[in-house]
Amino acid sequence: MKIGELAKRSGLSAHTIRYYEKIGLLPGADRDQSGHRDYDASILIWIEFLGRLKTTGMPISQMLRYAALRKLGPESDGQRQRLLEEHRDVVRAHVTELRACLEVLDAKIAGYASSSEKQDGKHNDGP
Amino acid sequence: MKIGELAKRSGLSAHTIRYYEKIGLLPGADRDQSGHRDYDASILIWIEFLGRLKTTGMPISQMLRYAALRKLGPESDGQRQRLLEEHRDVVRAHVTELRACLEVLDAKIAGYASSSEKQDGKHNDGP
DNA sequence: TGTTGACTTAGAGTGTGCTCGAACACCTAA
DNA sequence: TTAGGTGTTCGAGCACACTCTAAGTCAACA
Repeated sequence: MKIGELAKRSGLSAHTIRYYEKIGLLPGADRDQSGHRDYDASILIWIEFLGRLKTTGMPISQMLRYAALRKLGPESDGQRQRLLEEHRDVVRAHVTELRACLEVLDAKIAGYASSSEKQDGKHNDGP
Repeated sequence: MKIGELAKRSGLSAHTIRYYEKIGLLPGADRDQSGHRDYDASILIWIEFLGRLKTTGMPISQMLRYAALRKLGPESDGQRQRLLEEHRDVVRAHVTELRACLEVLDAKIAGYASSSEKQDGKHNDGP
């Protein structure tokens, strides 16, 4: 698969795929006879996993650490496990924070809703 | 309260407070006789709310829209309500996404844990 | 055979959200 | 009265994660 198709299938742009390769997030791709990158479909699994890490707010620097450990093979399993566990804890904490924020938002929205419903001219002076 | 104390109490830096004022996220502060900003404690409530919006990933551009509506007074209640409702939906969707990612992370971590526990030399070749 | 379209590289540019520096003003305590 | 601490403005600089440009190569098709 060439970079254009991988772009389509992964949702990343070809530019981004080259950028990820340049910084080490994606392994250097095989090349065909004309020097074009030629990808194996298995790269999609890795890209999808990177997407999960990205969605959960992991910075590229940390993804790079994970990618580097992966290159070391099974010896680095323990370190990778720890890295993911730490990240999971961060994500869990973030979800908890978001839920608290959602409650604040709900309350705020309810305030707007009730003041419009009652049409009592009560000002909503808070934030 | 001067900017330094507000910085301490809000958790923002004085630089950031001036920046927020410059872009319109904070109202222009009153000044004391020597031209220094002099804040009322009520600003802390607004800053805290901005923090919630920020935590939930709202871009500054959208916070500015909300801040601008707020300046219009109660006439804009409906628009502010809609803005917050839309944002709430985005945040809810994001939480759902994060929970799906957490499941993937958990599965991955469990994979590492089981392969180290069994010491079966089984490689973890996935992402 | 020429043109189209996808690819290549290196490097510059962009958007977001701060963060810092320089140079100066002002109050307070020693 | 002088030193320190806190404040002021304006503008530059930075970190992150892309995103785009320019100039060129290559294979396939009309």
